[in-house]
Amino acid sequence: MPRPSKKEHLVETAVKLFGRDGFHATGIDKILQEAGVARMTLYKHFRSKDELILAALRRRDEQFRIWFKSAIEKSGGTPAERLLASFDALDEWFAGRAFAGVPFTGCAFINATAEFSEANHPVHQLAAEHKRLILEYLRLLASSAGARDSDGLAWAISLLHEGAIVTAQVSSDIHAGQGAKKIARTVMAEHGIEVTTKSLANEDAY
Amino acid sequence: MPRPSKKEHLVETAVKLFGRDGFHATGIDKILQEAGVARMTLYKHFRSKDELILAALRRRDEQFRIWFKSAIEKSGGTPAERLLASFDALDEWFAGRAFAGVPFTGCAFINATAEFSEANHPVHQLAAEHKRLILEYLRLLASSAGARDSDGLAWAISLLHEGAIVTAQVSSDIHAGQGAKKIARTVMAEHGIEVTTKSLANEDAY
DNA sequence: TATTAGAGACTGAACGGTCTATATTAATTT
DNA sequence: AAATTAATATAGACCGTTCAGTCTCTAATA
Repeated sequence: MPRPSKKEHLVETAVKLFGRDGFHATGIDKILQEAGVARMTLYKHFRSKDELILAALRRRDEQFRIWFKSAIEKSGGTPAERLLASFDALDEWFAGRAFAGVPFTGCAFINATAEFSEANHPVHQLAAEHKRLILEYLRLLASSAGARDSDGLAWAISLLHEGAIVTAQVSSDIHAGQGAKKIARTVMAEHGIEVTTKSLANEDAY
Repeated sequence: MPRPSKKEHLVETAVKLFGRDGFHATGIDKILQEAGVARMTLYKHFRSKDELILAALRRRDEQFRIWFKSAIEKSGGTPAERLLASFDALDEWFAGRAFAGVPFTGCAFINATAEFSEANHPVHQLAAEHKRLILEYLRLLASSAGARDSDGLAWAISLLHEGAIVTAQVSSDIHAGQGAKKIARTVMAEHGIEVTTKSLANEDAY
């Protein structure tokens, strides 16, 4: 059991290659070669390619949610401002500044459902769970921001996220997050949350 | 050259299988078998699998845009109402009622960019073009609806579409369109377009 | 009779997955 | 502490299958 765990490195490499080239187009051999790991090492840790895919997506879920939350929280504003800051985080991601040296290739979980369309496939379900976890976080922010209908607001913000991600991906629009942010501001106002552009206001939202 | 063109049937079958199982996961053999067509017939009409993919996506683009526009226009309202009706059309699609007997498996073009992430790959570019064409149509509606910033409104509606599509796909949310529609109403109001729920109003938008 | 279209065998490469032989490590025994 | 044994991780050859794509031979049409 070497210190820089081979298993970990394998999963990390899988995340990168699956993200870049897709799941079906990425062969076991390519991952093995890129990771500098032997075949049996993979099958010692994973039953099949599908299980490696699942492991890679679990790793990605963890990695992404940690980054996303920290990117939002380092903005340091009120919960309402953080909801808006989430769109700035997206643009950082789109520009390739979120995950060191790894260009933006869309959301791994949206991409996963594209390749595994059956809703009860484990991969598809994992993707749905990832989105659910993010929605939960947004719900917390919306609630803290004092939204009347925090479920509805969180759902709306989430939908705007998805829209921005897909627009950035398909149409190479690096600034889709800023466009979505403007819409988010309008939606938040509708939910009784006004955020002035340069604000220290809304302190009563706490 | 038989009357029910083999080439046409091949492309139609490809659209179906690529849509259901993805591009890389769908082998030539499966398409051939499903279409009841011989190998050489395919390579008589297409240089490679990639060209069949492109042909299938072109067919899908045509098919989808025709359906989408007609679904919107048969709602028969004002341009502003049609912008909103687009979300009802999406929900019809999500529920599997748009394309006879073919269950919803997400947008073929979003799915395509998931498998072909390189922005200058012909498949990716075709997907971008498809989105551009839909955006153009929305721009026309937004303009007819009397939007102050028709470009901005069309872009926002498009982003809401993408968000609804992805939410329906990943989270099996058949009613994502209705949620997006509510947001659209708010955004339209912000653009100076009010549409009452049961309206024959806004006739001056013409 | 000339031309074209179709069926199926065939190709080399790549697929996911297995097997075995060899290092490497850890534990046990002197 | 050293030597030996036991256990495990690794490398790379190997398996049958499937991949995209080609070739040839036959059947149908003009």
